Amino acid sequence: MKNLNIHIEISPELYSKNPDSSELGHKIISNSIVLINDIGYEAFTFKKLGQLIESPESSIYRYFENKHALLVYLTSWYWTLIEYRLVFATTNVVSPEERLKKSIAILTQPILADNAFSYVDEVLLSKIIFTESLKVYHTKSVDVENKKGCFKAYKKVVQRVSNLILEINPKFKYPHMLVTTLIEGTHQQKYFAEHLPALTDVTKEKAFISDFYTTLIFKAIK
Amino acid sequence: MKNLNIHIEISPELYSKNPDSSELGHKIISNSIVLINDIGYEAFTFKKLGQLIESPESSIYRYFENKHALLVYLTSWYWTLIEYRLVFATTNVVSPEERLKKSIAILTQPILADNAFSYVDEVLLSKIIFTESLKVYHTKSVDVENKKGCFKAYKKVVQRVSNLILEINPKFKYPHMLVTTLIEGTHQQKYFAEHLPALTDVTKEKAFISDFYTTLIFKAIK
DNA sequence: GCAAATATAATAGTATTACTATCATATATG
DNA sequence: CATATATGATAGTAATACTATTATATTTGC
Repeated sequence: MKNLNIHIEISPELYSKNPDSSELGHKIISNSIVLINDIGYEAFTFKKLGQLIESPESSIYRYFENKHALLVYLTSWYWTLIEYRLVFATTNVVSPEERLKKSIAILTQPILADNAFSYVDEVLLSKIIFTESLKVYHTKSVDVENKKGCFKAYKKVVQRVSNLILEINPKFKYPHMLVTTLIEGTHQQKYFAEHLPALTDVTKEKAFISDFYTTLIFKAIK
Repeated sequence: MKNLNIHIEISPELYSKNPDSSELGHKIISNSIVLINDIGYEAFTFKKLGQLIESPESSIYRYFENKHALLVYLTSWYWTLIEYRLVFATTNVVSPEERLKKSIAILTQPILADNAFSYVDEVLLSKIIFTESLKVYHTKSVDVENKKGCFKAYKKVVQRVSNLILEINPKFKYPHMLVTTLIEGTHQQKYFAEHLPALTDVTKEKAFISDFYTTLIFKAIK
């Protein structure tokens, strides 16, 4: 995976003007990732981003209708990347249990090293997804956006891991629920560990969330 | 529980002026529940609430600093109610497995009938919690609010069910994670079933979320 | 029964957000 | 070199999330 420099393409419904088609577009994407990480999605505005990249906010609006559309774009980018990682980590692995284990690892651990060939900082992007991704589909406009295909990349990842589960136990009835419980639960628990430790079981070892969900899933599909 | 008409008291840190101390306060609480259900938390404003109850928004600000403080109050009210329900459902039940089962049922099913003795519509409130509760602690101010005790009621519920799990299996390492995975997962899956069915496993039976998590938890603690 | 305290109403005002619109200028393309 | 396209500079608007002020009720304490 590293240094492979894959190119991620995002479907045209997710932007007004393709940010991957100009330098300003690249600046918008890379700096928005930095800024959202810095001040959080709520405080993030196109005005502040414009000041950071020294362009008027009106220019940013040419690429994205609003900051929510930008977050949807970033999320889609992330899940497309995760799918590449899943494919890469599981090809040529014979045992489906082993493939599931590796997939769970990818879904439960934030990205730690950037491939450094793209204008997208994958480490920072992964952090954003862990803390902000809930806000992508918790809006009044979910249904409209869902029809537009905004969540396709996420759905594909869920489907892929669900298929893996069914390969191990074809009779298991709730593969999708199990996978989304894993993904969303991981994000949630990481947040709790940082802010509301009484709601989780924090230990010194960092991998405890990953461990918890790996065990949970294998017990569930048995 | 029904017709018991318990009185729920909320700690003074959660409001500027106690809404349970005046008629206007009661109107603010009951109508905010209706309005948030109608238009969603994002679109909800004190101005609109003021128009609904025919009072100026400045009067509402005397009770709550902002709409987030109001949501925190409502959430705290809900979890205090849930704790009463948990206690009520499990007293005099000898088997800890049976008590856990009943507790899971309470946590995974929305409230269906109001006790009708309070100015709080519990059915509507339960709906709000299922769809909006994430927004209560996903803010920049979590840490401050956590110190103020805004999430005490939720934590108490989690602790109570965690203790039940430890009663069944004292060696289980992640009781809190399991309980919050259950609670938050339930809310999430219900949302997915309504808006993003590809992320869940929808069937005709309504109880499938409750079934899924009940089985999951008992398998996990074995 | 009346003064004092308190609660609410009525109104106005401010900074920020989330945009939209217009026009000028720079750059690329054919 | 003319034209198209992208960006910059600037202005403006409606809504949101408040704060402040003053007036008018209502309660309460004596």
